[in-house]
Amino acid sequence: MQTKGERTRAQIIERTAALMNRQGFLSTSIAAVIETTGIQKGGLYRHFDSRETLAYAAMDFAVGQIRERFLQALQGKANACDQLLALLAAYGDDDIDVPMAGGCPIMNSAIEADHAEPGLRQRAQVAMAGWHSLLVGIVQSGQQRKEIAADVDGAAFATVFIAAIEGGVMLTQLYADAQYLRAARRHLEQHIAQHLRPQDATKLAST
Amino acid sequence: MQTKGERTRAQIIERTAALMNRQGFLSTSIAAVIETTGIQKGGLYRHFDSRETLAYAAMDFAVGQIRERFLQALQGKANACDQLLALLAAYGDDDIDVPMAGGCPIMNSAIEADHAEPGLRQRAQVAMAGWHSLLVGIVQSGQQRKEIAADVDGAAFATVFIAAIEGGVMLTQLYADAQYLRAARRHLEQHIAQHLRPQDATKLAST
Amino acid sequence: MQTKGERTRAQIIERTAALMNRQGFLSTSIAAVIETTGIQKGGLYRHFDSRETLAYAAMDFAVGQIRERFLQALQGKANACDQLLALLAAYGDDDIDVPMAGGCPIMNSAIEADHAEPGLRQRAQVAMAGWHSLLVGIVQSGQQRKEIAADVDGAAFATVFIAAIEGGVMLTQLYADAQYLRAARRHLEQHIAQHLRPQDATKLAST
Amino acid sequence: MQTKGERTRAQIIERTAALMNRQGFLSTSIAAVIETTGIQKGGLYRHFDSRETLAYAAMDFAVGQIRERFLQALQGKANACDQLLALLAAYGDDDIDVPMAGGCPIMNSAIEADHAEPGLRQRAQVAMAGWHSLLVGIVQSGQQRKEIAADVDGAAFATVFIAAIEGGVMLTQLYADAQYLRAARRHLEQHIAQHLRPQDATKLAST
DNA sequence: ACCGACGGGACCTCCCGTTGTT
DNA sequence: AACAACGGGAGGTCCCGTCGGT
Repeated sequence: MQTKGERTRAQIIERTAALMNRQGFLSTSIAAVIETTGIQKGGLYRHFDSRETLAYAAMDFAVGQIRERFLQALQGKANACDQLLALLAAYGDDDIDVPMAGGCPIMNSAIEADHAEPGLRQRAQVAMAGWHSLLVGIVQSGQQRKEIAADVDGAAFATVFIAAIEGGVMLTQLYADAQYLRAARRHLEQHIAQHLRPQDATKLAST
Repeated sequence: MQTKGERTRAQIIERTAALMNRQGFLSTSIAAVIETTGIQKGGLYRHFDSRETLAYAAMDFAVGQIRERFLQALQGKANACDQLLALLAAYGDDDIDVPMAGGCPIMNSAIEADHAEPGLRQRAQVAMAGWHSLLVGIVQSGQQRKEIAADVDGAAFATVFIAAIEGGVMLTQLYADAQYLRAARRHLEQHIAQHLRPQDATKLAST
Repeated sequence: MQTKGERTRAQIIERTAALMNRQGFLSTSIAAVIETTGIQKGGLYRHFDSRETLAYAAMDFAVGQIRERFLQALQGKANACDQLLALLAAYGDDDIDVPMAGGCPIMNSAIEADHAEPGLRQRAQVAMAGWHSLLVGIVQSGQQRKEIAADVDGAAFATVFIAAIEGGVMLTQLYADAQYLRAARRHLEQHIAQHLRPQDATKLAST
Repeated sequence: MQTKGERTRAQIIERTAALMNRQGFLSTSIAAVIETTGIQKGGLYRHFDSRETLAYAAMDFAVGQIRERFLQALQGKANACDQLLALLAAYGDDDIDVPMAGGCPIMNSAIEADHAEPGLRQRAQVAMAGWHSLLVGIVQSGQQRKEIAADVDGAAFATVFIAAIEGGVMLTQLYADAQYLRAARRHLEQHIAQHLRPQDATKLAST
């Protein structure tokens, strides 16, 4: 059972996360939060010690949202390559159907926190590391199951995967045009098909 | 001959560009500009009508710096693939030897301007379009000279190129570790070697 | 029942009206308002969106104060000439006993707003029109009741009435000497007695 | 012979006087003076020690302009009443044909200087005293020449004269409508005809 | 004699966080 | 638990006056 306060707190975080992912986690003003949540200052400060605290909670929530989406995408996929493709498919084809309005919260906070904001930056590092190690884990498990070629560098692939996706998200945000993210997805899909699957070699050998 | 004011203005822009690329083009305070440039408010407002004006000038300067670096990298390269590789090589192997401290100004401003900052956003769009069309032009010229396979989609390749590089820059900024950008570079280098050069087909055919 | 905020707001307006009527409605600084009201910036901007908004509220209050004084002076006066004389008497004989310190707020704002301040100027026009039409109404009602000669031009008389009073107020302010306003009052009193009352003609005729 | 500097100085004063009479002698910014005169700050401060000094010079010039106009109006008028009527006629019937754009500089500065600006206020007092004593002198000379009734209070009449005119100027400025000043003029003209000329009594007596 | 460049201060506005109130 | 009221401070802009150049 949830108390009234807890429900209010959850609502504040949810709405603020979307707001701050667009306007910046540390640069969004309290006035904007008030306007968005409909809750006055006194109420906000009852739930959060400071604006920074709220920003961190919102950041954590946003990251959790995306992780949730990724984990759901992985449901029922046994093969490593299928898992990777499922993660790519989690980014919809339309610019509306994206995990979170305002782009990737990890990239956003990474760039916002670039100038000496230790708290936010550390959270971005942790979140990004989680994503990276998720990918590395998929590749390594796939290699153990012979679904992925043994000579693939899991860490390097994870980096390329993230980099291309994040870059594509950024371009799609910049032009409000889904084609850029789509091109990055296609590229990764082809790369997975041609350079990760060990079958290619088998096929060639069998010929 | 340059007047004293023009020299001062150029210095302000140069130092402010580096500062704002780290702290944000629109979120950097005047106080920070004063501290960095050593010029007081009165002097600054003689050269720029507003902080926004200065921010745009700094943004333009930063973009120009990078373009300059790219154009220099292209000097003496006749082959399309060599040109693409030279652009990749323009990003140094060390995190110190980068085109601009604070990451790519276009990506930074793209993300910063995401929340309704039409001026900055438009500049980011224009700058990014310039980069994109530069890549498309290289690919198309290469295709005319048979240096690049005819079936390569120039626009899609340019998008992947930019996305991977920008994503790699972001990761390298986030962790202050050049390996991420390096991984993205290597990936693109291999992709160019394996999927852009038309020789691949020849080799297979000759086998 | 009045909330605390409403009481504070009323106090701010009351004290600021007197201050601004002396220092200018638009040229009075916020610092001066703070000093006079004892309320800090944060508190002021809770009640008023901007200094301009406060200035207009103060102007309206000052005008209302004077109208109040006029309406009280008219209480119990049935005859038109008595009403006009009562209005004149509302301006005390001493320079202390004046409707508002700093002179007439309508004239002050009229002159201050002369140089393209549409908001203040419009308020001055409206307030002055109210005063003018009050006088015209008194004259016309008096003419209907045969208390004032039918050939008197009400609008012209109202203009002269206001002009002489305002000029007298200005001179009294300039020299801090009540004699100037007194001279204007005497002049109007005599003019009313000699040129407005219809009895004059009757008396002469009856002689 | 005038040096170049003296000519520049005269031009600055002339243009600034008109500007300041509209925008305020002390509240007009140097930037506005620069824009109006076309002379840069360095040039201005070569001729005037401070903005205040320039303001005083402009004020003196404006007052001098008006006095000049009055003295010209008096040319050739021997009779006191004619002189008074000539002064009234100096205020044109159109709102364009006024002694100075922006209203009477004396009244303007009187109201602007109300809040503790000793320098400007004193100048307004002196200028106004000059005008007042001019009127008193005309009345007294007229009384000596039997052109004006001996029982007229010269000082009181001068006050009423000035008050009505200034009030009329203010109203005409406020509404940009010459009718108000015209009504004040008519009133004074009738007052002069009916209450200043001694012939009235003579005529009545002779009847 | 005039212009251009700069320092420093005043001003308005916004914003954060605390405290009293309901 | 939430709101209303307020203090204090920071940020951006304007503006005055001085000084070096020309």
